[in-house]
Amino acid sequence: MASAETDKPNRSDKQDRRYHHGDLRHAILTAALDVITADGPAGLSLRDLARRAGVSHAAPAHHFRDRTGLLTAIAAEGFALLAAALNDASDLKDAGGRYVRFAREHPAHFQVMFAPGLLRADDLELTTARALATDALRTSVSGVHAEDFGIDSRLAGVAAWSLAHGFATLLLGHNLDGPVGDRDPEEVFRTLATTLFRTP
Amino acid sequence: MASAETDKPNRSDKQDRRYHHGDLRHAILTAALDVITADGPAGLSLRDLARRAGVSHAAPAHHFRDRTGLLTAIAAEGFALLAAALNDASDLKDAGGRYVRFAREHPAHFQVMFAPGLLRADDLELTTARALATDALRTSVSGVHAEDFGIDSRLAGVAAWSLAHGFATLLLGHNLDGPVGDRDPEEVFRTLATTLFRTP
DNA sequence: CTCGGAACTTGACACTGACTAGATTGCCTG
DNA sequence: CAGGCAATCTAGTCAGTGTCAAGTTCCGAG
Repeated sequence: MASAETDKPNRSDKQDRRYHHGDLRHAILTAALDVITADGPAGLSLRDLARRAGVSHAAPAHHFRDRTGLLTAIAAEGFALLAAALNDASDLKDAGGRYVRFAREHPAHFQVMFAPGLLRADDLELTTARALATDALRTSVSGVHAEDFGIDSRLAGVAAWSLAHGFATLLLGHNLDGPVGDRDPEEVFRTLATTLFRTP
Repeated sequence: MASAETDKPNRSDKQDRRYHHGDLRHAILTAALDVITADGPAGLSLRDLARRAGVSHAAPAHHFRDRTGLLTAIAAEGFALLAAALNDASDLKDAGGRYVRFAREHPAHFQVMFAPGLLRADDLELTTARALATDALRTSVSGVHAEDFGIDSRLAGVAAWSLAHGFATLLLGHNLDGPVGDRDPEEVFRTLATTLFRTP
């Protein structure tokens, strides 16, 4: 009850609720990631995030226009993180391993990044971040000598991306719990990639 | 104004609105598939589906308990369709091709099937249908001589499933529009699968 | 014929996203 | 050291949604 020092007594039902949260944008982003990791993007509610941050229900809208805006920001951040993770990959299977690791370390980002229906497709920050990540992917693939496989290099890239993306997606959906068991998923993936992408 | 023959005048604001729709469950399912195909599962509203069927807002709940129930039913139907599509696949790359074709022909089902956060995981109909599809997948993979690749057959199955699933997912998300161009995606996939899964 | 249960309606409640106007704050300029 | 201004946050409102409980209509078995 006895509030020690009501520096500004606008409302102290939460311990130190100042008018300006300080870093609301960041607080909401991380809270959103928690919720998405637990319940998926469907369970996300701006009002709930506001409550968690101890802030009024309309406050989030000032940082992210809408729900779609919030998810778009998360996706953009995800693509930036992915690009960074892929940046200095040594070779193809290393890049794939990093892709899988990224999905495991940032499951919320990963889900949102590939849920186009939830995003504002024409958002500038999003499209540039995505382009950056795509570039990183492309350079990772450029090391593979596609002619060894009898297909052009773009198709080799599609194959590699499909393999990594499918593995990561199925993994996050707990569809590989049986086969992978308690081995390190990233290691399992490297084995697969090495086997499939060895030169004939 | 002059309603021709008010066979049962409960309400004739729609031409022939009878009290019993006749096949509401089916009508709602197909309408839901349309909506999901267009806007994704996020854009799905039970009330909207009810309106489309010309039925009161709470009617859908009688056939599918809730929104989750509806999506679960769609997922179960999807796994059954997938199992049927995979049933008489001749070999591995044929199965993969069928997997990709299934995703293209039933995009709504495919999306919902792999969105665990939206489904009732313990639903009986769903789990049995999924088991059926998993079996069909497993038998498709059993033809590959895994020892040729130096990995055990379960891992070969994981590799094949990952490749097909990743390709299908990226395709539906329009992430492969560039590389695939206007070629038949299914054919492109068969090329990839043949290349990666050839015996050394 | 009737009567029981299935199919659907009606009404209500709590919750959500979105929008608006206004209050508060802290910083930056002069 | 003011004082103003823009960013930040509050408060109130509206339409739309899922879900529940209680009615109404209809069909078909007995």
